Amino acid sequence: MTTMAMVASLAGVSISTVSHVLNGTRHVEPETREKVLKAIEATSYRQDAVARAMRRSQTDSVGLIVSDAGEPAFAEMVHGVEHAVARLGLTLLLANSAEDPDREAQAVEALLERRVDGLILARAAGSRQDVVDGIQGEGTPLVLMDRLCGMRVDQVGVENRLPTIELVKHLVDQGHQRFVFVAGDCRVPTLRERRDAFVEAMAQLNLDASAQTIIADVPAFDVIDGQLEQALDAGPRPTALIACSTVLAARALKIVQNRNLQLPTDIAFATFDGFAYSDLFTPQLTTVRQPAFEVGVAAAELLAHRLADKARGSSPVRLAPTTTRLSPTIEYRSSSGTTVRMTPSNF
Amino acid sequence: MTTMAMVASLAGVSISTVSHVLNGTRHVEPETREKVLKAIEATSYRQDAVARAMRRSQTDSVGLIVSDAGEPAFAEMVHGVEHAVARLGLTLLLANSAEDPDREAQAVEALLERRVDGLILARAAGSRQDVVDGIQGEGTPLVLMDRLCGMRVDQVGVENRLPTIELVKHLVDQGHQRFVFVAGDCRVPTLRERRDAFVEAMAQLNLDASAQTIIADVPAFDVIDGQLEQALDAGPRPTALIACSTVLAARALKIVQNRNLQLPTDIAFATFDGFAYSDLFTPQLTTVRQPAFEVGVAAAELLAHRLADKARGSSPVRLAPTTTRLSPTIEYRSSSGTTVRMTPSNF
DNA sequence: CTGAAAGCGCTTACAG
DNA sequence: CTGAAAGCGCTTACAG
Repeated sequence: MTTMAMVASLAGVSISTVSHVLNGTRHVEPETREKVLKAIEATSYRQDAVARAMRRSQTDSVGLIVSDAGEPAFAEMVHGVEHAVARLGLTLLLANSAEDPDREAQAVEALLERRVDGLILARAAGSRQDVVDGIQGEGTPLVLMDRLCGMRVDQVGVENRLPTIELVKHLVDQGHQRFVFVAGDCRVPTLRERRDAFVEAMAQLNLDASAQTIIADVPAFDVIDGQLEQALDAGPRPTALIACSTVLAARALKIVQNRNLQLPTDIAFATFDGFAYSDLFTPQLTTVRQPAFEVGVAAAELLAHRLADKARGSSPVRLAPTTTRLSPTIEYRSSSGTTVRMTPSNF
Repeated sequence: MTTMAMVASLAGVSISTVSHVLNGTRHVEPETREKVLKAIEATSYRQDAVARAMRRSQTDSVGLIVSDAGEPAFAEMVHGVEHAVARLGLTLLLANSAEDPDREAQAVEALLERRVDGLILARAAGSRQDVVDGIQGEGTPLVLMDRLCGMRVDQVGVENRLPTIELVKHLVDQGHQRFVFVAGDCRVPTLRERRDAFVEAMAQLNLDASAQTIIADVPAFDVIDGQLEQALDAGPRPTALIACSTVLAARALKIVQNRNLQLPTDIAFATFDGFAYSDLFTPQLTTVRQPAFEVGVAAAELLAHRLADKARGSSPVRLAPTTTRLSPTIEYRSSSGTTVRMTPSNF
């Protein structure tokens, strides 16, 4: 491996000069710069970003920890972060906590050891409060992604309250009064927000709360399945089902299929997040579509913004943390009623 | 930020000793190690991986460049690589070439500057030959993933020939003689291999090659669409359609739908790679399912193996490059005929 | 059993 | 306009 010293000696200049032509950081006579460039070419020199990072105490890299790399929505967010980060000339270090707080803590630790300039974090379901404090205490800029919280942190996610209420109204307009609302693990903020919005919608619309089945705060999928099956089999059957994530929708659809219930005649159906290429398949599912790629892009850009502020070091006052929520689009399709309309709403 | 020097002075020992207790690299008296540990705790010291990497000329990181982060199959592979790499105690640097050879070259350059210990590369469609040579010339261990080639390199991908032939036989068994085979951009090795296998199958089965429509070597999706529409509308219509990737399948299905053709009665349908949660939807699609996650895991493990060999530095002879092909599973479903069977085959 | 010191490959004041 | 030198935070022979 060739070093700057080798380039310098070949070009007959000092290593300061080589460094300066490489980084364009001070004027160098065209003639000498030419010699340096030639020497770089001849030795096929490549700058050592590790040594550079060490000297500058800046790695030009950001860490991203997602809670569930298997979920298509998170894959899209990773894609968005990668896209934005590359455009900004930064490198992305990727880790996956697999919804495990311990692995999350380890990943944070590993990335901080690697001295990433900043961190984007989609927190695991049982994520410990103190990981956020720890990162901030370190002075490393942090952006929370998708899994938001009430703390004073920069965060980027989606709007959940308004779309949920709109979705419920849509179903009530179709005459539905009895819902099963499958929220799953409400330690996940996104799911909790959707559940809360559902409860709020019930109140707003003067619907009988006791007639609703809300499956929430349940950790294991098979328990959720059981509760859903029971809700569908017992008493007066609910006429509308809302699933709060892609996985939940998939499991719910399977259960519905097993019972030979037709959508939307036997039961109306809507889901959050939804499936890829969903317009190709029957039944067409009404979906609250999350702009996942854009969430990733926005998270990366917000982080980059903080990094720039920090590097400039101008403002003595800490900037106030920002919470950004992007708006989902509700794709109305046949699974939630006979009227098929398709209006992106603005929240 | 606290450094080893600060820990050392607080503990009243040398920095060598601190380093050695941290890395367990030589015996330290229990009593002194206790003091060191206490000092580390008190200062909440965190090792600086950048400085460590620089000194050791080893970063304990690997770079991954995928050609199309939007494709679900690649998202799965990324997931697999991340999983394996984390288990091995390495960090993953992720980049996306977006099927653009220039961006691919830039990404390689950026990762080599960062001194990754090794590189996993799913090459872009028009990938230049010399990127592989360049990396190998550098002495950086390299594993090609999914997009394989004929060079002497370590590579991990999927078996394409045998499954393709088996799929075609299955369709011929159902009585099909006229195919449209949508291969797309055959600069992509995976697609080219599937196309070649189709041609081979035609010969093996003594089918009239001139009765087949092969859409291949076409760069733009709209041109592919046009050729497919023409094939479906003109002359005696093909009775079976095979799409070589998820995107191609999605576009083909749309065209089929637009013409109100029913699967499998009007035309039989099968696809490679396929859709997530595909068992939930009608029509159920016969799919040659790629073990994408496992491909990622295998690529990472092969790379780790090479890194270990290199670190040991034992063998004076270079180990011969390995090509691993994992076997897809063919999911036979109703879209390719009335007989629904579901047999994972072994190739 | 432990410490002093060289050195990894850069950047960046400091001099001239 | 350019160079000599300090130093970023570690690891690792080398001594004792």
